Amino acid sequence: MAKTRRRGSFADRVITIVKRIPKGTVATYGQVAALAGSPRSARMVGWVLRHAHSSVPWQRVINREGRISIIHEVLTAQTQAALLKKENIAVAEYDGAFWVNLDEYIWKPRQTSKNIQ
DNA sequence: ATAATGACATGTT
DNA sequence: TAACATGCCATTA
Repeated sequence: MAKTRRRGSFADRVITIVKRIPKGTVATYGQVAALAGSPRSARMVGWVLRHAHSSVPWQRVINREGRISIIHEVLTAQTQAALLKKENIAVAEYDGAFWVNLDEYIWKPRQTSKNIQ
């Protein structure tokens, strides 16, 4: 079971980073991947979160379009949307999917005055 | 060992 | 909040 987890691996770093995402903000898979040291490994972030322990605030991680990309029978996108709303994050439904305004809620790990991008 | 798949990102068209 | 191709890397068949 837990054999996929290796100490000090990319997966463990992802977990650590996701736990650092402040309540009321969201982060993208690519952002987490970059902080974990592999900017192009966003897919691994998704894989790790799917298998992550329930104490990890996985609901704060969404894709770069601001859309909830979860496909899961129990933990649906609708479930995630409800969790985000509880954190005072606005979630809109459009075209059968749930969307978050990234410009508004994106997590900025560095609080410098520089503009990102 | 090879190929296909996946809770994605980025660049090109 | 376009559509498609390519990169990334662990898991599965």
